Amino acid sequence: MDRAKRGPYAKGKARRKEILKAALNIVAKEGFDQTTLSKISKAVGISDVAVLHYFGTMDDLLVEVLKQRDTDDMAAATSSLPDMVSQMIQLIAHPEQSIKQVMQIVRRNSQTPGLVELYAHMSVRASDPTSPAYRYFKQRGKVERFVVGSAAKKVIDKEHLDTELSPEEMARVMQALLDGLQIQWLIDRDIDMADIAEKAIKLMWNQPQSTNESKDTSDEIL
Amino acid sequence: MDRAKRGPYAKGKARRKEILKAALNIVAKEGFDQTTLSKISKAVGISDVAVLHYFGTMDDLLVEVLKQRDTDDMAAATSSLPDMVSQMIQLIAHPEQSIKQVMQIVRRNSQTPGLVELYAHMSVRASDPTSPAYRYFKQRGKVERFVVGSAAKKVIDKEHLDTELSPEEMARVMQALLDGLQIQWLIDRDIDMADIAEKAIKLMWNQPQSTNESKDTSDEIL
DNA sequence: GTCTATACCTAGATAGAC
DNA sequence: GTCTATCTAGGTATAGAC
Repeated sequence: MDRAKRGPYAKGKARRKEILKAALNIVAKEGFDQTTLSKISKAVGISDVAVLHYFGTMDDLLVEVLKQRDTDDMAAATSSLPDMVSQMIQLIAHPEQSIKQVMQIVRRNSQTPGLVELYAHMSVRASDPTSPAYRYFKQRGKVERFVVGSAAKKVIDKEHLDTELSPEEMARVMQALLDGLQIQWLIDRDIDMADIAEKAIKLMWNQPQSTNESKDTSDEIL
Repeated sequence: MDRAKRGPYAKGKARRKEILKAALNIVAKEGFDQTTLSKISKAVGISDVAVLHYFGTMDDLLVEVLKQRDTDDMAAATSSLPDMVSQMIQLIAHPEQSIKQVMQIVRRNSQTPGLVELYAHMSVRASDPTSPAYRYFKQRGKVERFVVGSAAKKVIDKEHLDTELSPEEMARVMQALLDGLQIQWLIDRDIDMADIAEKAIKLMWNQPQSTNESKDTSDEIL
């Protein structure tokens, strides 16, 4: 039975990376609308078909670009920590830091509007359950709700937060807020997404408690 | 000088309405992805070019569909009030009602996922300042922030809300929340957008005040 | 060195806006 | 009908496991 799969050759692996990099650069520099398969192919110096050989469809390629950005974001936000798992443990243990890191990522992302455009377009394409975007956002949403939800749970307990929102729902609210503000920012580049988001979270999480007459400011989340 | 603009003939006006209705129906019944210019043309029994004669481009037509939905939503939400201006005055005077009405619209919209898909797609296309979607969302955003912002201002004053968010920013937060939840709902039809949104708003607006020891429940916004 | 999965191509089908 | 975009059909050349 020598018909076993051989896997990509070294050359192929390098090409894949090269294509991904080219695609990310084009999206970042020229924006979503200006990004076409042919442009990417030409940037790499191969045919459209060759690109599709590696990624299947254009949308699959674009989703891989998003995954690449996630990796880059993570790396930039938590450069000190060695691996994904340690990062998650860290985030769950210190909710206030996880929020700060998310804000840092938001600020970082506003340096590359093209990639935010890509994210926005794909998030909407994800409404088609047969799309690669659907699989990506379904998975990404689960992970995000787990991480942010854990942080939210900590805050709810610690601050005795008076809310009917479950931690999972709280995480949904956070994500909705950020995604919605990103769309507004793409239309109105003047607004400061991270600033508005921070103030909104503060309003939700740093509630003055009716039971406490005075409050230690070091308790504040942000 | 008989070259003055004559405006559309009665027949043309009727056609325009017919096209709009057909487009809205197809989007509503078949979803955004399944909506093509040809399908709309065929439904009306005319050519693609004839449709474009009335609307210029496909995107212009789709924006008109969104405007139509806004009109329908408004009519359904405030059927008792005669005109748009009275409605706005009413909304600004009674912020708690304006929130309830928005929630009612959200619930109503979840009956037609296709139109929510259209809204989501167009809101992302609006990142291109040359698109018809850009003009629509820019304008819509302004109106919405004026109305919701006025309601927010009332709440901030009445509840002595301790926030750094301006009424306008508060309105942005509301819109972001709703838009973001809509995207999540398109991916996960199981979630109850309106319910989560209501709870989040409650958390922001019905803060127990540290200065008031007891609180009259009739003061609650929701 | 043989063999076959992998890399990449040319041509053209298809579909949608206009 | 024309243009632009993605994607399929079906091929040749080559890398690299054995």
